[in-house]
Amino acid sequence: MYRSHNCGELRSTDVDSEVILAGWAHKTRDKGFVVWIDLRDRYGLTQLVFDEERSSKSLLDQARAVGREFVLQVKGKVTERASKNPNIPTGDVEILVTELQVLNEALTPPFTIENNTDGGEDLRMKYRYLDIRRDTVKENLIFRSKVSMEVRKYLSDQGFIEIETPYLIKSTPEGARDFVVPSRMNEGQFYALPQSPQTFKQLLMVGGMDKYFQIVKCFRDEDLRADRQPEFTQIDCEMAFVEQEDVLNAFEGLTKHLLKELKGIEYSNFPRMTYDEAMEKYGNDKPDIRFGMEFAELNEVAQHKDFQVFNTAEAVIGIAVPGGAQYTRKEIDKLVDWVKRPQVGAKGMVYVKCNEDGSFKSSVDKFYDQQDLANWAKATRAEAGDLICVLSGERDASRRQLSALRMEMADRLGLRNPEEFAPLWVVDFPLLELDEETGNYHAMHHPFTSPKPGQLALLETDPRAVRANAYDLVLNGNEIGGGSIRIHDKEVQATMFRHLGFSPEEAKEQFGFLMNAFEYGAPPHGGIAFGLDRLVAILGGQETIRDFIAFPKNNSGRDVMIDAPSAIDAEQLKELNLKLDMQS
RNA sequence: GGUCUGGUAGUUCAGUUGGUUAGAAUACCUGCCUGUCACGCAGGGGGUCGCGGGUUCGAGUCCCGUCCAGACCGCCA
Repeated sequence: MYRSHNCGELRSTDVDSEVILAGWAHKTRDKGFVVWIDLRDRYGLTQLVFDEERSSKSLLDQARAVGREFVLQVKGKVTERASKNPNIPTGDVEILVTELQVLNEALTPPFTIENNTDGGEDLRMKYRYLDIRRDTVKENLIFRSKVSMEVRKYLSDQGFIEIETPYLIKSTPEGARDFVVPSRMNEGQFYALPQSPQTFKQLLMVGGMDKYFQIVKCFRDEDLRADRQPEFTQIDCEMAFVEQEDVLNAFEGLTKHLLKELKGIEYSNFPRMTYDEAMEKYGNDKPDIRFGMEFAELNEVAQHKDFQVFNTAEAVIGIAVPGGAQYTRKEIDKLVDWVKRPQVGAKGMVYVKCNEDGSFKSSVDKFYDQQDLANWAKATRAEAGDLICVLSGERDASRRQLSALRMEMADRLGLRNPEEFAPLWVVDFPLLELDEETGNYHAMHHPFTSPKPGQLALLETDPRAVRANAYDLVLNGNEIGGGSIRIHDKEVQATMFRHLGFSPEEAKEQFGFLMNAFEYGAPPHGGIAFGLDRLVAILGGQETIRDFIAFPKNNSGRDVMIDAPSAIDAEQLKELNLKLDMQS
């Protein structure tokens, strides 16, 4: 037997018990006459004690030779501490060790195994197995497991069945880049790893499995971000014989269950907002509604004066930043520089200070009198002490820029409390999106998304105006889930493919299997997929998903621990009938 | 593909207008310490300043290139 107890469970009620513990030597404190070792495992810390009175000389020497992170097994007696430590659950007791065995020695770790480690990101990733010993990462992984378990519990109780779909599938040009896998048995041909199990879950609906879910890895070969990994996990769900309302209710239920079980927060109904409204009020299809600063379009009150910048702009949009009037000229100049950075891309910013005495001081006083500025204040709902920030130009671009400013100001003002949760359904997304480069339309969600009832004809005349039965669940400014009611009619699906620029032959070549299935009685169906990594990180109150993934990739898509990706040897290439062309 | 920031001791960082032998904290090693728990005290070892080139009497510091890391834009149906 390696252990009778774990390192987190012994209390003063266990005093005098003979126990066996095993774990890692977290820290040694050698006080001369007495040596303490904190023994650590997943469950906690327990203090081991060796002293000159009660321990043999050889045992004491043995204890002194223990280095950080040695793996130890000890036998001993639980004793009451002479001086207790109220900071840890096991702080009332310690183990008077009678036998110490070093199960394994360890090199000195390159960083400290503590909550506030001295290790940088890079190093922690290289030695991720040491990083995982730290409470913070460990707790995140345990939290993730709890979320997964609650998802399975809830959906299973609701009659959903978890079904695995294949990872080696067919590459399609729509959407993100595929990761591809060469097939040895099929010379010159490749599998693709799924970007999502989308078509398979639809085929499961045709197969009659009317409530499906799967916690599943998905793969996209695109550039990474703090909240984006090349392989990530989705909670993928699909239901048959449902309308949008049914899907929203079902998964609002799941989200409420998670918020209740994991955060102890009970929610009434989630608010809903159309895509158009979200863009108008927040310039963003995933607005963070934990705080205000809603947009106000100022065209009416700001145009037709002598300020040409505004007069020639498609849109003039402002927000009121709470308490911003006290910013100095220098601070505001820095803000203007911030919005002019290439990442934001505004050409400039007009501001209005709403002074406490009711007067206004703006950067465009030359063109606007106090009454004009009062109108701006009214439109943006600015109060005395606020700073109105106004951007102008092409409408979509201005909205995007002002949205970035809104988020930045909220961050600076501390309005994004990670322990506050503001869910929001965004509905009625556009069906299609224009690709600026090619001039082609592509599906905003995916090509299987159905248009709103009665809008099919509009597809011919004004494709951009068509709205879809598509919805996102937004939490604190993050898209945590998205889905749609799918097309189940083969004629409609064929029309969609045509508008997406697929010839009938191409559509058949790439999605023939789905079109065929639709010939055999496809039920009306729809679903949703949640990004588990992101959901877990947000529920855990953090922005970056990497510490909720046991072995994440770095910014360049590399696993620095195992050093992947890597070259493969000539023999493997030959077997796969592949030749590398590294010229370019 | 692009923008920005960074790379100096095992680690996290400081390093002034270019100027003597590159510092701090922590970790590590040695010794001391009668109750520690961020233990304390004394001492010690530890540096290709990412790499390559250039400017200069002299480069951690300035310039060019390059690699690596991070954040973001593009991209992510």
